[in-house]
Amino acid sequence: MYFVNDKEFKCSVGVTLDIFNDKWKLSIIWHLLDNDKRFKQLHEEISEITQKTLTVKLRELESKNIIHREVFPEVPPKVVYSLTSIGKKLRPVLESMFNWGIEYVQEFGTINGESSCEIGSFNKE
Amino acid sequence: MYFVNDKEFKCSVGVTLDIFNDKWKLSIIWHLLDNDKRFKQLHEEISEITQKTLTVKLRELESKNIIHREVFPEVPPKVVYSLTSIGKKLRPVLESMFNWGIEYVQEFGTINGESSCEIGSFNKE
DNA sequence: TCTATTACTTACCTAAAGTATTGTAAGAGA
DNA sequence: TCTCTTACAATACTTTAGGTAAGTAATAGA
Repeated sequence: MYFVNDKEFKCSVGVTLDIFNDKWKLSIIWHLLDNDKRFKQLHEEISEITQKTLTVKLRELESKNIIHREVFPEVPPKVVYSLTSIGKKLRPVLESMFNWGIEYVQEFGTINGESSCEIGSFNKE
Repeated sequence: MYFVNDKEFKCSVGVTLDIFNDKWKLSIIWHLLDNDKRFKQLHEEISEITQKTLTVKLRELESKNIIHREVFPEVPPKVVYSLTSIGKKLRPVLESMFNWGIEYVQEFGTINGESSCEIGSFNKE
């Protein structure tokens, strides 16, 4: 039996699924894998997310120790988000999702030209 | 660029995240990894999900060719759900989530006795 | 003075998910 | 004959996650 913040889990996969039980958190992690990013960069790269939801989700990830938030006291404001050490360990999760996506498209979708992304290659730890 | 059912994706990870963008689908996959299951079994094992939501999510997964639904014309009724070949290929995704969960608990949670689950060992393909 | 910049906050609204209850077929047992 | 069972489907209602749109602070530059 596992306990995380008063919640009880029979299985470690439940711990992970409970954290990433929403629409956006894993996308945010994916975009932080290759580089630390400012709020605006993340918002541009994950263009479909709204500002409000991005703010909420970043705070949730911070409170769960998965990302780190650094504020630079400048004007205009500058806030940089980065993965913590446990956050960086999510790389295999995203990598396997990346690979599965390719297989799924090969069977049920179509590919048109080059894909404009790759598995981030920095911060490998 | 990838296309799946009229949707456009820059990256294969987006394809995966778009399918599993809710609270329950990956849990269902997890419980189907070791064995095919009947509706009632799934409902008992994923006890927090409601009947209605389980029905809806199973239909969504079926329509995306990730699970297969087989109806046996018996009384009382019997319906068995199983992973398709692309569904079975989600194993590495769940395995990496399983492993990450253990690491997360080691850092930010507590472990009490034995965990009552393990990575399913059947149907490996 | 006016506009641009960044990282938010606030108020309101909509859609997805959850709760609760009822209905169905068809055989088994009382 | 009547009730119980399984595996759902269907309906109505409530809750919550996420979306829309506007506002704010503080400074730099035109």
